[in-house]
Parts: sequence; structure tokens; C-alpha cells
Amino acid sequence: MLSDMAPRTTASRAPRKTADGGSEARERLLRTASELFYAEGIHVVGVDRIVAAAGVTRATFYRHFPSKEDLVEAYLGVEDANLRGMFDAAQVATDDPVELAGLLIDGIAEDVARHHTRGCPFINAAAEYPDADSGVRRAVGKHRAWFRGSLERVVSALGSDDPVTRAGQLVLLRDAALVGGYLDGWDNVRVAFVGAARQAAGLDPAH
Amino acid sequence: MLSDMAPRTTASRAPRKTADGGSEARERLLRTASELFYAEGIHVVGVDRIVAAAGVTRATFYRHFPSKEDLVEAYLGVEDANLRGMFDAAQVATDDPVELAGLLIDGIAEDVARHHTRGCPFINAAAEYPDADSGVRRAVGKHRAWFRGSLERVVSALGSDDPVTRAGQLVLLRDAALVGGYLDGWDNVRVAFVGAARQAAGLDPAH
DNA sequence: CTCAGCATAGAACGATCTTTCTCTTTGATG
DNA sequence: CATCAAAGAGAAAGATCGTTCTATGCTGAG
Repeated sequence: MLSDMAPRTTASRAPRKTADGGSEARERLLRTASELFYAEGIHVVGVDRIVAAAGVTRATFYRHFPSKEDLVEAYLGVEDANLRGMFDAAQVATDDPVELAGLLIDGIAEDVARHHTRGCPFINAAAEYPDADSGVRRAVGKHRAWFRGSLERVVSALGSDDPVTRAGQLVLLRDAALVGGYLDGWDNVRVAFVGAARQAAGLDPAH
Repeated sequence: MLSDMAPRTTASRAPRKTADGGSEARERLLRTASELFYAEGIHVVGVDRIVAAAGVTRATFYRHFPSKEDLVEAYLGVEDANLRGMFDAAQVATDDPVELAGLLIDGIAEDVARHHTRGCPFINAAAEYPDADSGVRRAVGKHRAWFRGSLERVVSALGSDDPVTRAGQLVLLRDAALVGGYLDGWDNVRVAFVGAARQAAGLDPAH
């Protein structure tokens, strides 16, 4: 269903740049690869599959990405940017720390239920990249450090005791929600997650 | 460090059966493959690597396992048996439900800290097997269903309200502890895990 | 209009993947 | 001692992996 998309009209074959300067082929590659990597895993998805699904040739692929691993890192970069975007949106939406914390927890739940039904892209990637020094693992570490730090700031603004531990618990719970949603079904996880997360944040457990 | 072990004395080349009826070559294969799969991932570890590290030939491999996937399932079977063993040992050790719950939480923490430093074998395997109908994913599902059910029984014995949700939270927390221990380091996760787990179980949060 | 640059198509590289094969050697059992 | 199953060594199948290559066509900027 993904491999046989875009017969690609022969009419659009030139260096079409996209609005923000990137090339169209590059964006199609990145978007297609992101879907495939997330849905199926990284090592199982070969370059052939990616270029076929993106309607691009191997030569074009290697013009935009020096190697497959660079594409993997770009994929994680997209996921990272998405989550940062969600955080920013929530922070713009309210000034009240309590409301912000509730918004973030609900946003995470919403995201797990609707978009990330195959687990956490970073956890899944890390499962396939055991070398902690690899570029992929460094990207994972950077993302997680940012996420943890952001939560610490949010929890601190709540004025609760031991914000570091509480933020750590929220990190744990989001990981678990993503994993559990994938392997046990979101319906079996939702209640446990929201309850535990609100408690960890120091919010009134009621919804 | 693993690939160049056991030059294998030419003296032991026969159908040596092991104590419980299994063959020696089969056990060596399973043990070696388990280490490699857990430490590096499944798709990255080829049959060549496994047979070389186990000091066995491909022919012997395929005599014991119809395909590589059967070996993967056997590997998950070992992990499943290990965790069940831990549960059984704790249940033998005490009759008091409160003490049992504490023992299990500490046992999980101990296990994450010492043995499972590369995440959860089942979560990692699931990351590489997107097909929910595959044998691997079925093994994962079976293991998780057993784990969840066992926790529900333990929490029920505590007499706490809503044991299903509480057990669900404990499942979440163990997943998260395994993932977090791998990606963030156990030291950054331990306090958050033990605290949240004891609270979820309805135990006195103090250690 | 010309030309550099990007995208195309498609073949090909060597490496590695899983699986199967033949042939020999070993050890335990009758 | 003769027999047979299990394990040995090693070649080889056919597929797919990531990567590089040549040769051609289209486009927009100079």
C-alpha cells in the first residue's frame, strides 16, 4: 500500500525546490522513509524499498544523504521536531503551570492514541542500534535529555517538591505509554497512564 | 569478545546429549544466540555470527531450528522462563502479600540493574517485528499477558482498590524501568521507579 | 541560447543474508 | 564389531543488502 504509490508524472523531473529551500525529492524521501522506518523498523527497510516508495532513484537518494544512517538520523530529527512543536504549542496556549501540565499529559495521551501506535521511534531505533556512540544513539540521547529537561522545568513551575524525581517519573510514564499502547493496546493502558501521570505531576488525580 | 570463543576441542564432536535430554549443540546455540540477540538486536545478528560464536556449523543449526525465527522464539522462551522463575522464587519466599509485592519490586529493580541493561528483550524484539501475527509477536503478547495477570493477582491479594489499574501501572513502570535504564542509565531512573512502583502497588512509599 | 546542475533510468559492485546441499567423522547402542 | 544418528567441514544456492557508476533528460539562471 505504500510501495506502489506515486506513479510520478514524467512532467516533474527537475530541481524543483520547495518553499523553504529544501528539494522536493529530499522531502519525499524523508517523509516516505519516516513512515516506513516507524511502521516496520529500520534494518528491515532497505534502500530499494525507500527509493521505490518515494519515486526516486538510488542516485538521487545518495545525492541527498551520504548514507542510509544519515537518513535515519534525519528521520529521528523530524520526530524530535514534532514533539518540540507540541511542547511549544502547549506553552503558547496557557500561562498557568497547572493547566500547562494537564495539557501536556493530555497531549501525550492524544499523540500515543492517534499517531504513535507502533511504539516510540527513539526506543525502537535504540533497540536496533546497540552502539551508544553511534549517530543514531546520540540523537536518541539528545532528544531524551531535552525531553527530561523540559519536563523538569514544567514540574518546577508547579512548585512541587523534588521536581527532578517527578519529571523522571513522567519520562518513565511516557515511555511506558508508548510501549504499552503498542503492545497491549491503548485501551488497556490509558487509565493507568493518565492516573499515574497526574499523580506524578502532583495534579489532582481526577480528570 | 564473543565471536572468538571456544576453539572447540576436536574431541567432542558427537551427539552428546545433555542431562535433560536436549543436545549440547542446541543448548550452546540457544545460549549464544540469546546473548547476541539481546546485546545487539535480532536482524543485525546473522546466522554466520551465531554458528561461529557457538562453535557449530550451519548444518547443525538447521537441524535443531527449522529457521532463524524459531531460534528467536526459543530465545524469547528462555527470557520468559527466567522471569517466571523469579516470580516463583518470590512466591516461595514469603506468604505475606505486602512482603511479596515489595520483594517483586525489588527483584525487578535488581534485575534491571544487573542483567537487563540493554532494555527489555520483548520490547526490543517487538520493535523489529511489526507483524502482530508473527510468531515472535505472539510470543511477546503471551509473555505480557502472563505478566499482567500475575501482577493483578499479587495486587488483588493486597486488598487494594482497582487492582486492574494498579497492576496496569506496575506493568507500565517495569517497561519504563527497562527502557529508561538502558537509555538514560539506571542511576537516573532508580528512585523514580521504586517510588512510583510502591505507590502504584499501594505500599508505603518509604524504602 | 547556453550551460551547469539536479533528477532520471538502470546496470553493477562486493558483501552478507538465510537456507540447502554433499561428504566425512564421531560416539553411543545393538 | 556393525550400525545409525548427530555433528563436523565447507561449498553453494539465490536473494537482498548498501553503495557507486555511467549515460541521458529536463530545468532555470546567466
